[in-house]
Amino acid sequence: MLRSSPPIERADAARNRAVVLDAAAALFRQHGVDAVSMDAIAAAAGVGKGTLFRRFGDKAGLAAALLDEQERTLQEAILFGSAPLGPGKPDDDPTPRERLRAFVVAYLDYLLAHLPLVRMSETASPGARYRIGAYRFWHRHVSLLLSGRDDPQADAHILLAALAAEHVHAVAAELGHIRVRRAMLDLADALTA
Amino acid sequence: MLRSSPPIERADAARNRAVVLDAAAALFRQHGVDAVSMDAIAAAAGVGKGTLFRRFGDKAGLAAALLDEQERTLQEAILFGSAPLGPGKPDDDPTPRERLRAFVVAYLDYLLAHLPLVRMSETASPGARYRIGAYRFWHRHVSLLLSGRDDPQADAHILLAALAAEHVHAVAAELGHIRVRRAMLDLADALTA
DNA sequence: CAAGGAATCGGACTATAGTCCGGTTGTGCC
DNA sequence: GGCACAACCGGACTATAGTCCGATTCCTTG
Repeated sequence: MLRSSPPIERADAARNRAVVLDAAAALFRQHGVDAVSMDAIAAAAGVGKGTLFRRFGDKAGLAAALLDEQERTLQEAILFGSAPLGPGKPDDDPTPRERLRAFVVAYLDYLLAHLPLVRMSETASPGARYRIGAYRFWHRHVSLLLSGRDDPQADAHILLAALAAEHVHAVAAELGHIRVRRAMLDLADALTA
Repeated sequence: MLRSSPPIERADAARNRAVVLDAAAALFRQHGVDAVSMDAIAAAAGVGKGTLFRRFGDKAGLAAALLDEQERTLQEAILFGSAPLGPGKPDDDPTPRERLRAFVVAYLDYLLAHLPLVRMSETASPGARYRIGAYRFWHRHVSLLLSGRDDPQADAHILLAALAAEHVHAVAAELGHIRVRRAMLDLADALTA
């Protein structure tokens, strides 16, 4: 198979990336995300620390890389999937309120299923959450659904603030995720009144 | 002046606390909160690191101690001050909506005036924000104002999520604090509909 | 005022995130 | 197939948060 002139990634780099991600996933499963150091991951993967940080930037980047696949799945369901999460077909397009409610439920499912990892990707370095591309995606989507309001962008930020991993982690521990979900759905309704 | 039998704090401890807080405030003003290490503060104050961490727990605790006075001022204005921020007198008691709007404005003023310090106190260690007593105070106050809703506690957490230093920092940088304030007031109205 | 005990002090120590750069390895071109 | 160069590798290095415990200082009691 022919390759175009600038091959995206060298063979050894690709191999190492896979090895590192596997090792990190195994260690995280076994000991918990917070208890695993970058040194431990490098050692388990059989690579140097420099390799780790060059490929993934920092611990948040490593967590984001591990989440990448699941995140894309959700994003594609939003862009191209069936209603109410996706846009639906011409003859049964869901209302913004229905889509926003579906987004809240789907995002909370995703978040709660991978809470330690998402939390790490958002809090490892200050401001990490707002820099990564995923946040931009969620914000754009919610903004579009809120286009009937005075300031859809500001309102979207507010809704996403309540979906921050740190926040959901703390509040769900106190109230349980059922009350968190119900309150978020109330908010979605209030914003699409 | 006579002292009661267990004197709250030893003389040297009190002296050191004051010296440390002064040194920290000066260094923060001069170099910015993020650029000052705990070692530097200890050296400037002329005390050892152990003293710093024993008295203040961690960097978040030190930031919280520096904010303490301003925080208490705001809390007292809420509890005992005049309407609409405070409860007001029997003949002119403000509505919950008016009080919530006043709280949002007052809290944003406080937050924006001390953003780096509050941000440090909330993000230095994961979950720090939800452990400190101040959060409990704000949450209790907002919960009471939202007592007309299905789940005032959950709703109060949502409103406070949008007032997290990290979030306001990122969003205000993008949209400006005027739009942040307006959107927060809209939310306060929506929750007291 | 002296002594005993408890709270405090402080700096050496550990753990961990993230940086740097000389050496190595893979890739495209001749 | 070999060569030149860029990309990559890895471990030693730095910086910083936070811990620990022997030495010191303060307060109380007789």
